[in-house]
This record gives sequence, C-alpha cells and structure tokens, in this order.
Amino acid sequence: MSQLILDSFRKYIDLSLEEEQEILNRLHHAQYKAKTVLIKPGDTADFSYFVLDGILKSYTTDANGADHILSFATPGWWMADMYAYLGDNPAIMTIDVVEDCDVLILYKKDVEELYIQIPKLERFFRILTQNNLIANQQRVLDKMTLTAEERYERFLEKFPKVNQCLPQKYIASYIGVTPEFFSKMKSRLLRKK
Amino acid sequence: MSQLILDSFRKYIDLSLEEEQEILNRLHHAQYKAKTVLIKPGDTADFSYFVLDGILKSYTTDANGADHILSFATPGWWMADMYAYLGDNPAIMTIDVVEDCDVLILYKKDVEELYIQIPKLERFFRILTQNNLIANQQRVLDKMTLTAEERYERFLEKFPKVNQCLPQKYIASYIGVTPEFFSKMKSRLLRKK
DNA sequence: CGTCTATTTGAATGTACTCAAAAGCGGTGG
DNA sequence: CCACCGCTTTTGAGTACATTCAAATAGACG
Repeated sequence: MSQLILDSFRKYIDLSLEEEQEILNRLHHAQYKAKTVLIKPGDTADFSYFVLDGILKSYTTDANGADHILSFATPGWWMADMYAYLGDNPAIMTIDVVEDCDVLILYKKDVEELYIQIPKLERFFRILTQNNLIANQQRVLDKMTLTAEERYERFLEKFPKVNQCLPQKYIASYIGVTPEFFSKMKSRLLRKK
Repeated sequence: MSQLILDSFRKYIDLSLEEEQEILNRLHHAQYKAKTVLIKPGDTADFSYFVLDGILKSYTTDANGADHILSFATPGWWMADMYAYLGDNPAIMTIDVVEDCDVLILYKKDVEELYIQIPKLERFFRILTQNNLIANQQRVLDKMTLTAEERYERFLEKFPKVNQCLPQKYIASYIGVTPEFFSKMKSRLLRKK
C-alpha cells in the first residue's frame, strides 16, 4: 500500500529503511467517496494529500458560480492548496473527490520535523515544487499562445488515461472553456477526421 | 552592491559571515545595455540572474511571431529559464534586457556545490520556488476567471512602479492581450473615471 | 530633423460565451 | 425490470470580448 509513495521518494532521493519508516509513521491513511469535499475556501489546509487510488481535483468558484479546475491528482500525485499550505493561510481552493479514493495525509508540521530528521527530504520537495512550477509556467503560456483545441491536445498528453473516466465538463473547466463550447469543439474535431 | 542579494537571503535564512562570503565568491557581476538578448531558445541556460538594477523580461515567441511575456524581473528579483535550468534542457524562452541592468549570475553547478556546503540554502531556494509556484498558479486561474481589465489591475498591484517606465505593449503581452486591444481598453478605463 | 517604433483609431472578423431547450445517460426506487 | 429523476451533453441562435488588418498619429532617439 505504501509502496507507491516510497517509489515516489526514491525517484529523487535515497532513503534508508529507518528513514522510510520515520516518514511512514507520519502518514495518515484515509478513504473517501466520490463527491466528498475535502477542503473548501476558508478551511485550515495545513496538510497535503498523496493519492494512492482514485482521483481528486482542486478548483476555484468565480463570482458567477462557475468552477475553474486548477489540477487533477491521480495515483502517485500530490495534492494541496499550496497557497494555504505554504503561506499558513486559510484555503482559497476547493479540493474534492472525483472518484472514490485512497489517500495518505501528511501534515505540514510533520514535514517540518522530518526536514530536520531527514534533510534530504527538503531536496525531494524542492524538486517536486520545481517540476510543478515548470508545469504551471507552461500552462500560463499555453493559455496565451494556444487555441482551445491545442490546449485539449496538451491535456490528453498530460493525462492520457484520465480522459475516458472524467466527465468532460471537468476537462472543459481545466483547459478553460465552457462545457458547451467544449462539446462543439469536440464534434468539430471528429468531423475533421 | 551585494547588499541587495544578502538581504534577499536574510529574508528566509540566517547566514554567517563566512557563509555569505562563500556565496559571494560564486557570483559573477555583469552589466548589459537595454535590448541585449541574454538567453534565446536553444541556448544553454544553466544559470540564473539576480537583478541589482534595471529590468529583464522573459518571453516565448509563437508561430505568428508574437511575443508572450512570462515575467519581468526588477531589482531584488531572480530570473531564469526554469525549464532549461532545472531540467538541464536547452532554453525554451528568450530573456532580454528592458532597461540597462546590473546583474549577478549564479551557475547551477555552483548552486549544487553550495547546497552541500550550506544546506540551508536549499531551504532558501525551496521557499523562492514555492512562492513562484503560488504566483503562477494564481496567474493560471486569473487568466481563466478574470477579464483583461481585471488582469491589468492585478498587474498594477504586482508591479506598481514598473507601470510608468514600461512600453505598454509589454504590459499587454504580460496580461495576454494584443497591444491594439490594450490601447482601447485603457482609453475606455480613462473615460469611465 | 528624419527615421523607426509605439500607440491610437476604425472596420471587419473570429473565437468563445450566454441562454435556452432538447436529447442522452446513469442510478435509484417502486 | 422498467420508469423516472437528475445531471451531463448536445445543438442552436444571438451576443460579447478580443483579434486582425490597415492606416493615421505620436514619441523617442540618433
């Protein structure tokens, strides 16, 4: 069960068996049903999720009540309200469950303590954050330079499996168009081929 | 001269005089005239800039030859092609000089060595990267939820001083509209007040 | 002062949105 | 097992925000 998260660490740092155990001791396992809201704006969100199974999504709701999805998390991915987590602020995002999930929860205070016990963990989360930053920079530019169709292609590359099991209004929200427009775009794409 | 960068470090970590000296020894000072291209796509970009004076910008050029600005760097800010720097890839961005500048250059290999000598430096760059990540996540959402006018307001909050001295086509490019539209939008804003 | 670039203005166009309504699909209870 | 309910997806018409192209004007710099 914890194999997935240990593999995740091993990708960037080497850990001894004792160190692995130290980390595992800090993790809390939890299971949630689809549609459960895990974090909503204003909540304390001083922890992050590591997804073992299922899918989470994070999003903001605008003045008109429309949701805008910032990210999905599938098995092997981390999910947090970074603004809340890193800056010790109340949450600004909603995080909820798209498909019944199995997650590990890691509190910030535990991470801070682990940084002292296992300094190379700092390296791990630095690299994770860096990769996340690069992806977000690219997404900013994608939104400026690409059409909705091209952004959809990018989405398919990034989340190849997810495509089949996600309601397409979530995909529309992620690439930044309305569900109606996305539907029309998709049928246009099919007619082309 | 190096006061600005030492202050930058002190904001998140404490350094001894020896440690400060270790870092200063690795920094290379350089000056460039406006319009100098520092990095262009395909270049090796295994270093980052710390701006002491002047302004830099980073951008990509799309298929139609239009530029899209990812970021500006004013005194006290860092600038790099993160994709190239972190992933050891050829540059994908152009970085050039908006206003005559004074910069410090720090090579990745030196940073890696400094991480070993001064492990808390890892903390510093982790925090810097985290803040940058949060800003980019917000920008993704801003582009999805806000109108051009509102994004312009956000820009003015983030870069209050820069507004006067930047050609407005750069501001247009940063918020993601054409210079023509930006001009019309601005005159509309003036008429309102 | 002349040249080059940036900005403004206008008209036509396009991409994506809103609103409304119909069709499809999935789960639940009778 | 089927009928119904709620939610998602599709389709269409009208609209809005932003772009493109073109031309005129204004500014900056040598």
